[in-house]
Amino acid sequence: MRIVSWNVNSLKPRHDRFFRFLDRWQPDVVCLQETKSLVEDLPKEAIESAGWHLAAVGQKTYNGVALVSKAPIEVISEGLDNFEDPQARFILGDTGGIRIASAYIPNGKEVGSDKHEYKLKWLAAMRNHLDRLEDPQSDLAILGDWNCAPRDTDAKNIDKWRESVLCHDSVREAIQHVRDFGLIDPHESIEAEGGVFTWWDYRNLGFPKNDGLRIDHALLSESLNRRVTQVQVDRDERKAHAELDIGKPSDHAPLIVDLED
DNA sequence: ATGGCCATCATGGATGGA
Repeated sequence: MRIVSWNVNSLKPRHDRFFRFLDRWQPDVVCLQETKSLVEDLPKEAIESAGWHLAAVGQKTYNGVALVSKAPIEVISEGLDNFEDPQARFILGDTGGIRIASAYIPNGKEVGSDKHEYKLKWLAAMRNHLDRLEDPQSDLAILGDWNCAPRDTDAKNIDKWRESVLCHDSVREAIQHVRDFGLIDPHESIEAEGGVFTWWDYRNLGFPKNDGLRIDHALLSESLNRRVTQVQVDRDERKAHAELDIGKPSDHAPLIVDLED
């Protein structure tokens, strides 16, 4: 089983790349973030014609998450339990025999800002949601853009980011609290030394210099983590590929996790 | 060898992203 997390930075300008990705990788489930689209404006028919199902929450301009799966999807939660949130950042469903979420954790902008506070509250609400409604002994996966580089080696230039809201201790602790529910990041053992990134700034030659961060993670319950055979980052998808006429890349590359069936 | 912001809403330029 192949599951994917990809922040597309709006699906509309990524349309051709997204369908090319489905064709190239044949994923069982793709968790999309930042679709920046109302659900009714997503290319549902094209996704279904290609052989996948779609479940999504959305809004105009900002946020928006989706599950795209080879198997039918039963939606379990749209948003976090007991947390009033006008922003479309979480969808959880059952598909292909596992329970899987696509999550877009708030960026937080600046340490000490209102958005930083919202980020911490959002992560606390995710832990509450899991405590109330989910079972760490089940086959559970939460994939997404966590807007956090958990280890210093998850940034090319940690000195540049150490005090940022992506590396701040408060955020790392909030992420750890979610993990302490019983979720494991297989990428951290497979790439134990770090230096593997999923996001590169559009500015200042971020990608050519590999000046990146690892902020997209697949967190798995223990039973799913035991089945992991491979974790990959599709860096090719971050390239411009001007000759292919498929549009510009997202600033995030897809994260691909393979599980034994 | 990947290349010097991008997407949105709107039509100029602000806002958010990370």
